[in-house]
Amino acid sequence: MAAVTYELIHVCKQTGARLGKVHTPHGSFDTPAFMPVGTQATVKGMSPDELKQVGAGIILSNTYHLFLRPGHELIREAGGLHRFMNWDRPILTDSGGFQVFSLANLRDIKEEGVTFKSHIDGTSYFLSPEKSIEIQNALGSDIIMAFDECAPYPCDYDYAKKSMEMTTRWAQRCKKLHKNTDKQALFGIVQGSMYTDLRQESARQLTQLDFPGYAIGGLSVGEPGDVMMEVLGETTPFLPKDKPRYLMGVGSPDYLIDGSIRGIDMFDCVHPTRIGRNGSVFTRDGRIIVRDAKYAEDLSPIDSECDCYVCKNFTRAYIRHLFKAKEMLGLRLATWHNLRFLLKLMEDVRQAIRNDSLADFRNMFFEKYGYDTNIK
RNA sequence: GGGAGAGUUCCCGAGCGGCCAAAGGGGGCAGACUGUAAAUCUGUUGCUGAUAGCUUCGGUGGUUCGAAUCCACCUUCUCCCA
Repeated sequence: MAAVTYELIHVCKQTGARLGKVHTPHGSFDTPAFMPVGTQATVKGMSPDELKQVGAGIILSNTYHLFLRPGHELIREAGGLHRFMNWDRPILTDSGGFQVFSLANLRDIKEEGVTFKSHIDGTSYFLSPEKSIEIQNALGSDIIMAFDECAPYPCDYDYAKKSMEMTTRWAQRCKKLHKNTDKQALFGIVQGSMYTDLRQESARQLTQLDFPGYAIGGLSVGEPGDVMMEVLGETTPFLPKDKPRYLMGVGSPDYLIDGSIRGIDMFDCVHPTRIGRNGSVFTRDGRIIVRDAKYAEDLSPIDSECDCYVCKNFTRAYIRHLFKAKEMLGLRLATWHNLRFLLKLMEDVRQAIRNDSLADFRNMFFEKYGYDTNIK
């Protein structure tokens, strides 16, 4: 029995977006889904109970970071990542592939694997497809990711092609080593930079390897939004319809909606938590920087239409005060609201798919938020 | 009463004749953030009709082509001796 299965419930007649459910050993979650990121076995600033309160159905964590600290063996001894961090819903772990990109100045890529210099103390560590799977097996996450190379942007065709082909070979090696497929599902990752033919070839090669789910990586790495959406639109049709599709690293409201329209089922992003910690919050009328002086005496909630704990109990003036005073509750409240905002957005997206009205919803949301509805 | 030292732009604090509207912090203001090296980073912070001009470095008056920087007096504060 496969660890993870995808149940397609409905396809939006207006847009083609998919309403579904992903079933895992730790329960199911509705898709399209947004997954909060908890790199170091914690979504920064949020307790597990609070994450449930905002409606998180699955969260992310990170192989590379947990490998460095506290070490996957400790987490294995603790009974796995779920027990270690006291989160009983699904967890997806990224393979460390993104760190190949984000720690570009601290690593060295070879066919065999990648040597990293720890950002903590400079020690050299080697991460390979096999090592990444070994670590993720120890962590016990429900969905584990193949170790890939997330190429930078811009990237010339030649490099993108070689990188994509190596990512496929790495995916093969991951698959070969990963045994407990009834407890953990291994997803492959489509690469190919912004080149449609490479993306399609990558999708074809990975589909042949028959993974229980497919991710699209290497997007949202600095390219213009319309380029990303174009690449996405030309990639998802080449992925199996009976498996979940995961767009990695994407999480602004417009991309969540437009990604759903292009057939994406899962998203993750540090955006809501990071901008929250840095003083920005989502509202249905657009993003605001709540620490700005103009909110000093604003006694209204962050978003008067929001149903979250923060908006029901605190004002912009108070949250701004917390930021100015460097009080940690400020970061928490902003993070809390931002997560609820995106998770509620996904609830609305799913409802709109069910009603075959996602295009209408998109127009309404974009207009109010201040996005250009004519784009795409 | 005698002696020593110090007063710098919102604050602290560098500067000790021209390259000074004045380092560096802090604070303020604004912006960025998209599989987290991020409670981080960047810009800005005397005034204006602004590739230039004007007014600032306790006060007043000098020296000098030129002073936050040198001199005189005044003033406030700190420390030491009585």
